[in-house]
Amino acid sequence: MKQFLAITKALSDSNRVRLLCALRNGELCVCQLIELLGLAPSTVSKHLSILGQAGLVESRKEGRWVYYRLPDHAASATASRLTQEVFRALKNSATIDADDERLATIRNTDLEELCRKET
Amino acid sequence: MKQFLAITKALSDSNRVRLLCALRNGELCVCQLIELLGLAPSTVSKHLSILGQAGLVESRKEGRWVYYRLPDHAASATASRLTQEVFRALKNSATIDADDERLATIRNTDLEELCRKET
DNA sequence: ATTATATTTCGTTATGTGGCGAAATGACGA
DNA sequence: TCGTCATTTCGCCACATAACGAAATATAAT
Repeated sequence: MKQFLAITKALSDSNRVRLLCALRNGELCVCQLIELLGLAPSTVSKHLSILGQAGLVESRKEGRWVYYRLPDHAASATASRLTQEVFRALKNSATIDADDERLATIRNTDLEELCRKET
Repeated sequence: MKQFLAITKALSDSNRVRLLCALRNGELCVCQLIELLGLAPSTVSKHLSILGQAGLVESRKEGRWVYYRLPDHAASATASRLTQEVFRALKNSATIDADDERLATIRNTDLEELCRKET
């Protein structure tokens, strides 16, 4: 029950849902996710931490950057099933569509350049 | 997105999840749900209202009593799918098992008697 | 070594939410 | 009609949570 609530609580915030959806087409660097949401780095980091606690995302560190992704082989079957339901439910979401558009640009921008822009 | 969040928010509280699970074996009167959770009537009513807003439960009035149930023909496909995931995820939950035990008794108790006991 | 940079952690603040009791609502029974 | 009872609505309080900026951490570059 506790673990299940960690997942539903993680999914009950629009910014976290947007983060999850953003990752459905492959891993992204934190600075790319910051750019997407337009929130303070500390805020985005907290959201990612909550998603991680729930087992909805994983991360790997590469140099200065940290990349987040959906778990490869579902550590939690419940998490992975609910994640799929999120994607299905938001298939026609204007918010997610708009994010996908912006992500196309963000994915094509050099990380060095993207991070500099934030400052 | 807004409707989706209404559902995940509704599912992010343990008492509401317990209510939802309690209804998976058939409709129940509010006073039976109050007895199950052991919370104030106003609190339980609020929880049921939140579940209702999310489309996770429906209600019907019969005399003095109000009965809640899972929606018959899923008004919201997302709601009904997520509800099934809740049941699946909590198949081995100690909390829900205990509730089921208590519900067996509660369902066998006369409503008049049950309501009187609360006072 | 020192500086710069990406991310996280911490402390603070404003808002949201769960809980209760009291009052309002609506339906039954005398 | 009047009172009783089940449920809901309202107002309040305690606590959780999302947001930020500042400080801490860790890595790369000079």
